[in-house]
Amino acid sequence: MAFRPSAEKREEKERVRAALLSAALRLGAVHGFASLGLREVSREAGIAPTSFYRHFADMEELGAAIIGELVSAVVGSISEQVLKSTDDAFVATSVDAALRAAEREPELIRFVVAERVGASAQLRGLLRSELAALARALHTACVGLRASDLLPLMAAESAVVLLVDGCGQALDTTARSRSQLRDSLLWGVGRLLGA
Amino acid sequence: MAFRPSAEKREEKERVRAALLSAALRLGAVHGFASLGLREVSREAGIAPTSFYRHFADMEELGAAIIGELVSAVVGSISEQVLKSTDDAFVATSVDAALRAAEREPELIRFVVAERVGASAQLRGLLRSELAALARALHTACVGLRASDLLPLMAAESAVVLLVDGCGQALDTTARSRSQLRDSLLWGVGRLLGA
DNA sequence: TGTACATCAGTGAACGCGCGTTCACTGATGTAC
DNA sequence: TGTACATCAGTGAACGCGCGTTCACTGATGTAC
Repeated sequence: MAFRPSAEKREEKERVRAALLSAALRLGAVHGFASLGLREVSREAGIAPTSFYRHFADMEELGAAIIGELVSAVVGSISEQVLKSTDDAFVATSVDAALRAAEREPELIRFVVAERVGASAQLRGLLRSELAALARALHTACVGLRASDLLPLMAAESAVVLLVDGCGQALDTTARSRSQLRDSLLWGVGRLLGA
Repeated sequence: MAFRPSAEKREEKERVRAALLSAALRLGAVHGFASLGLREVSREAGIAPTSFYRHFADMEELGAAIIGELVSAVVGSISEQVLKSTDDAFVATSVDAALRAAEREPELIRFVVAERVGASAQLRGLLRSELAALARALHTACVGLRASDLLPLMAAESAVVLLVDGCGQALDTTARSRSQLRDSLLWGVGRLLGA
C-alpha cells in the first residue's frame, strides 16, 4: 500500500518549504534573486544545505514555485478586485490594488519586476503567463462596461506594463512620491484604456 | 613633469577596456549581468584576471561604464532622431528607432532592460537618468509640434516605459511577431502622447 | 498485538572548483638633467 | 647625447572562501502480515 505521511508530517514539510520561499524573497530583495545560492537560502531558512534538495532540484525550481504559489495569488487577487469594481472605477481599482501589493509585499513585487526581464527564460515565461491573466481581467472589466470589444487586448497588456513598472518605482521610495506615482499611473492606464 | 603615455599606448589601453565592456555584454546576454564574475569577463576579454583592476575597481564600475559610454550613445541617437523627426511622425520615429536599436545591439538592450530593475541601486539610478533624457526629448518633440506644453512630462515617461519594455519583448523572438509588437507600441505610445 | 520492513525529511563530512583579491615582478616607455 | 629614475598595463603564483553536489547515515513514522 502507498506510503502516507501523517497530516502533521506533511504540514511540517510544507512549513520548511514556505520558509525556503520566504528566505529567497528576503535575500533576493537585498542583492537580487539571480545571484542567490542554494546554501545561502538554506542557511537563512534554518536548514542544512543538503536538505534543500528534499524540496527543490535547484534555485530555478524554487523561483518557479514562488511564481506558481505566491505571485499567482497576488495577481489573482488584483484581477478579482478589478473584475468586481463597479462602474468605470476599474482603472483606479487596478492602480490602487497594484500599489497596495507593492506596499504589502515589496519583496515579492521586487522579484516579479526583476525576473520578468531576468536571465531565466523559464521564469520570464511563467511571469508572462501570470501577467497575461491580469491583462485579460483588465480587458474584460473594460469592454464589459461599454458593451463593446473594440478596445484591443494589447491596450490592456500595455496597461499592465505600466502597472508593473509603477510597482517597481514604488519600491524605490526616493524615486517619486507615492501620490505623484499614483497620479501618473491613473493618467497612463486611464489613457490606454480610454476611460 | 606629468607622465604622458603615447597616443599608441592610450589607444591600446582603450582597446582592452572596450574588450572588457563587450565581453561583459556578450556573457551577460547569456546568463545575466548580475551573475557575472570579474574572472569570467577577463577570460572572455583575453586578459589575466589581475589586469581587470587596471581598468575597473569591480563589476559595478564596469556596469557604470557600459551605461555612461554605450547606453548613453544609443539613447542619445534615439533622442536625436526623435527631435529631428518632421511633423507628427515622432511617435513612429521613436518606436522604430527603439526597435532598430534592439535589433542592432540586442546585448546592450538586454542589459538596459534588466539592469533598469536590477539589484544595483547605482546602475538603476544611472539608467533612470539616461531614460529621463529620452523622455524629455519625446516631450519636447510632442509639445513643440502643437505649440503647447499641456501634455504632462509623465506622459512621455510612461511612453518610455512602454518603449523599453517593447525592446525587451523584441529580444524574446518567440513572444510576439515583430509587426504585432510594432503595432502595439505605435498604438500605446500614440495614445499616451495624444497623437 | 508484535515484528520486520519501507519511506522519507533532515544531516555532517567530504569533494573539487571557481571566485575575488594580494603581491611582487616584468618590460616598455616617458621624464629629468 | 647618455643615464638614472618614474610610471603603468599586464602577469603568474598564491591565499582563503563559499559554492553545488555526493554520500551514507539517523530517526521518526507508516505499512504488511
